[in-house]
Amino acid sequence: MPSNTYYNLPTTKKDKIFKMALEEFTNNSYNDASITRMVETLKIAKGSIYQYFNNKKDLYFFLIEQVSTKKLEYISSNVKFETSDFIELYKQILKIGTRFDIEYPTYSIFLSKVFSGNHDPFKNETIDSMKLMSDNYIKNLIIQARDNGQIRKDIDIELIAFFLTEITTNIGRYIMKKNDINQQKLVSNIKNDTLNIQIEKALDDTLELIKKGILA
Amino acid sequence: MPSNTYYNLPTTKKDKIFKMALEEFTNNSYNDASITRMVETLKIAKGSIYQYFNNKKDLYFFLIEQVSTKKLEYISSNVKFETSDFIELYKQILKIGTRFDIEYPTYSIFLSKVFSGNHDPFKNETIDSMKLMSDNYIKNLIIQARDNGQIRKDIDIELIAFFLTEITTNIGRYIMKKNDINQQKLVSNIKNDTLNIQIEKALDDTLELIKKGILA
DNA sequence: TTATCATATGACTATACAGTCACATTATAT
DNA sequence: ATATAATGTGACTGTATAGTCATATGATAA
Repeated sequence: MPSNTYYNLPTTKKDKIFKMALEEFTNNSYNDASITRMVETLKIAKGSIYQYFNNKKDLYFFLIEQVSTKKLEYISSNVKFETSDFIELYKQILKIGTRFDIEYPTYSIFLSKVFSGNHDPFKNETIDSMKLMSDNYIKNLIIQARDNGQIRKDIDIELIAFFLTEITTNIGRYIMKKNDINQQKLVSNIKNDTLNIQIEKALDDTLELIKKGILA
Repeated sequence: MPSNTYYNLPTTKKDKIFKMALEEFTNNSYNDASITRMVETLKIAKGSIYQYFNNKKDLYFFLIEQVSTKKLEYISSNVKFETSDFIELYKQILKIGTRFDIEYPTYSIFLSKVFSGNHDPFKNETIDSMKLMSDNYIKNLIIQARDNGQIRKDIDIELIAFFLTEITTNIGRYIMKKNDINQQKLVSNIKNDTLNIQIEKALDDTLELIKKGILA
């Protein structure tokens, strides 16, 4: 947990430190991420960081908690659970999630690295339980939809869940790459609808593939 | 490139070093992988490693080259290009690739880390061109299949390629996890057909989803 | 003004790493 | 047996890191 000293910091300084830390841990594995490099870039003393956070791990877990919360809030504040049509509901979640990925690419990349757990020295129960919760959430939606006769019953539910999440986890970054979207472009186009339409179309097509497959 | 000294080593020693190095670079990012730790475990002098390889990067690239070659050979030596049915051909490739992933999980995980390029300090042209080749190969298969009327024409070919590769890249490890397959089990079951049948079924179901989607 | 608390600092410690090199050991050839 | 070449060795160098701590600076309150 960060100290009060950190929370009492002027917002600009707090944000600068947060942003820098997130960048450092996004571009490097936990061990490669360097506090020393951070403080050099930020032009603050090394001791300061250790007044804000107990240690490197504390800072890292703070980032995870903040970024996860941000994404969850973003999604839950936008989803409207009005439909009982699974596909429509899933489309909503997918669109909002993808919009988040595109609006906050650093957050999205950071999270995917944390969850992939590739070069993470911590077996973190928080992360594991979040992963489990998210998996179960999707699985329950699918079970309901199957019971309602919306989804085929001849294929293992877990395989369908894998199939869905595999696609939807990475579609955001695929769209960004494909349409050559970067943060500059985003800022200047955020109110330009052409970009939004392209994204919308890619997501609709993706769902069409998920629904009906690739056969002619 | 490794030195002649390395190639002249007795096979057992050579293999031990190779295996250890692969493990080290699979379990750690490039920078976290430690030559010092390797030689301590291997109980050889640090200087020896530097008689076999120019430096850490040299060793790393050697691993990439060896492991990629192994997978390519494994696949190309097993695929029979007899069918003009895209789905059948793709199923073949998928099954062989998955079999490789399951038989050589370390190789598979190593490769996926290299290709994801997450915490890799090198922008390696070899890797990039391999990725491009592989992408183009799949894309060409899809284009042919679409021209033959086997695949729907209303959806962007690149999205279909993304859709296919996204699933097939990770299905191997999903199956392993789901069926709780580890290397011990594999060795004892490699001639036991029950495991093979489970794997076969999961792959068939995956292809069924790819072909026709999830709708009832 | 003075005393007290909060915050900032950067030199310093301990540790780990890649890579080097002068020397030791072993194998091969004469 | 002797000379030559190939291989093995580990102490050492330079560099980077996380984390510490005595001290300095700033703010606040009496």
